[in-house]
Amino acid sequence: MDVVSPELNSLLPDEIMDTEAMEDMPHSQAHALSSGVTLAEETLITSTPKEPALCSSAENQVPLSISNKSTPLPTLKRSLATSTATTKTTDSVTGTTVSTGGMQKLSSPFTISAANHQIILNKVASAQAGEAAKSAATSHQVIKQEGQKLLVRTIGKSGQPIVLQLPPTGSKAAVGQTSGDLKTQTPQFKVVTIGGRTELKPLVGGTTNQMTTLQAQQLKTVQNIKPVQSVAVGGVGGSQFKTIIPLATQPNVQQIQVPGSRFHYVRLVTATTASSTVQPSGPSTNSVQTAKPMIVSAGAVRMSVPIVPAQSVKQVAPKPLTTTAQVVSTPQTQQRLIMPATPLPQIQPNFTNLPPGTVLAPAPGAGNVGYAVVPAQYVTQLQQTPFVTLASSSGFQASSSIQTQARLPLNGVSTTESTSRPRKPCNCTKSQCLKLYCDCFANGEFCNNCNCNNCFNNLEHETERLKAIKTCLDRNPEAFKPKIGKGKEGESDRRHSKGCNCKRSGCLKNYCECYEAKIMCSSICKCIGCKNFEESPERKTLMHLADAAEVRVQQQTAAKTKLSSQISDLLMRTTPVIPTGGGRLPYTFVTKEVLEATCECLLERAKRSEQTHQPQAEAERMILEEFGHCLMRIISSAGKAKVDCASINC
DNA sequence: GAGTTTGAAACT
DNA sequence: CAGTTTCAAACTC
Repeated sequence: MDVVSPELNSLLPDEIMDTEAMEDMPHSQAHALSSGVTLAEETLITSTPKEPALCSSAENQVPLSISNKSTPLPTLKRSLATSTATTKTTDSVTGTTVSTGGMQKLSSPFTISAANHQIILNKVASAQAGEAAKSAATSHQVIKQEGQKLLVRTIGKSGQPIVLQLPPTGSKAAVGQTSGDLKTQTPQFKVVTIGGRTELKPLVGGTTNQMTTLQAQQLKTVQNIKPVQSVAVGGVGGSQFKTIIPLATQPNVQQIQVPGSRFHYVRLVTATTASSTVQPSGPSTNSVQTAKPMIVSAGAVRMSVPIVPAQSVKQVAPKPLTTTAQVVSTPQTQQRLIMPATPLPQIQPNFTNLPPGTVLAPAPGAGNVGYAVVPAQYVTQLQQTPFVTLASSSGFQASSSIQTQARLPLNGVSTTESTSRPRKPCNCTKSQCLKLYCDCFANGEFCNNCNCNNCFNNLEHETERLKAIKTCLDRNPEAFKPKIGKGKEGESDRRHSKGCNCKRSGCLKNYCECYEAKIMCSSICKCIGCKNFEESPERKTLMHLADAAEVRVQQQTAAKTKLSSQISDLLMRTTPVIPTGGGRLPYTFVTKEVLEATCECLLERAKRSEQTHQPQAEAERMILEEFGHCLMRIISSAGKAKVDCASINC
């Protein structure tokens, strides 16, 4: 089973799983989060090549070691890290490493038992585990699948079980005690919440399968929103972080809003549906079938919830039988764990410094690809143009249903303000649009309708683009962060994060990044001869001139529009009388050109009045007089035309 | 539109 | 980190 390109995985932004904000969260809150965490349809997990995840048959367990790096684990993940080694079955195998996509790894080997429907998450030592180890002795995580339910039970502080709803397995793994549950299929959750609080916490403890009324309603609500998938990423409790993602559509495109980032992410996941790929037991017979979706309630393992059509398995680049990827899935569900067959990347960029769109789509020659992360702007582009590259190279289809969303405030600046402006096309010729010289690239955008030559800033050159992003980040981890941020605490003004270095422009031309951003230079600027400060007379003059020019343009535009509207309205309502014939003129004589010419005349008259400093009353009189002349000419022309027309019997 | 100026980014 | 080169945008004519 093809899964996630490791290189691409490695570039996934931390924000997707950034739960630092949750680190300080009370345990109970963390629990609330955990209960809402992922599990939706699929949970994406990648594995290292050396220790492949083992295919889980009905009788076998799949031990998975989730390694944890220094990044604090979020909620569930964190709790996983604190769990003690647990062995639930005798035939468990250990040692398989499953990383969570490069950016976050859990160090908790856990065992998945399809036979008894348990996933046992074992703790391994990790950097963070030290502190957690104190409570480890009393805490462990068991993800237990009871028929349709996947129970994540935390035995520790709260002891609250977390039930992750899963569809019935349908396989022979169904044990007696859960057979009843199988008949009453519970719906799948489609709400994925990572980092955000969710009230969706249907607790179905091991001793009770009852849900409160509220929980039932919540669950129902979730069912009702099935057509879309709501993904909350990062942050705590903000619905602002939610993204509505169309579900069950062909494109397999998920849009993810990363808080604090200007980027929207679209994750494209190619995976198999359970029904088409499930291998209840026995050896695999072909490469495609080898990839077995496996339901793993990985919780916060990764904010990757593939939405996969049934046919997509055929579109995935098949892996040979020797592949290490193992995807096991229960039937009749789209929930699965997707583990990569490819090695995890060695590079671990700082994901807090988000690259300008990390595309994990199968770029030509890029090898296995599981999903794509693209900048928000490209989401919009996707709406407008066919997703040709993806569609052609991976079988993905263009999505016309991807929803853009309101953007989050960025550094105190309305993103609407900062991003809604029409982007200027770049004109790069030598940089291939893969260096920060290119505004598109620097802004995390794909080139679109640009005038650049030899452009690599597109999905077709994703490999190169990713490399360039990494290079930039290596050079400057903050390369893709906005340059205009907020000033020091207490300062309301924005300021350039690095300051400018102007020498000749006096910081009063657009060469200066501060001036261009309409902010004043600050103490961190190294400019020479700066005139871009509050009291600068040159700056004030410039500002006044600019303001005056802008006002004039606005006034002229408004006046033109108003006049045009009034004339149009007047001419439409009053059907002029033809002086010669007495008949009525058809409206067709009042063409757009006639209207525009009339407006021009009136504006010219107004301008002349202004130049000669005439009083307003006089100016108005002149304009009205001009308007009368215009009308007369129109009527005259119309009458003449009608006579001419009649004479030729038209 | 061509040529020049400018300063950020990239390179050494 | 400093000096130099490269680059593309801003600007001028």
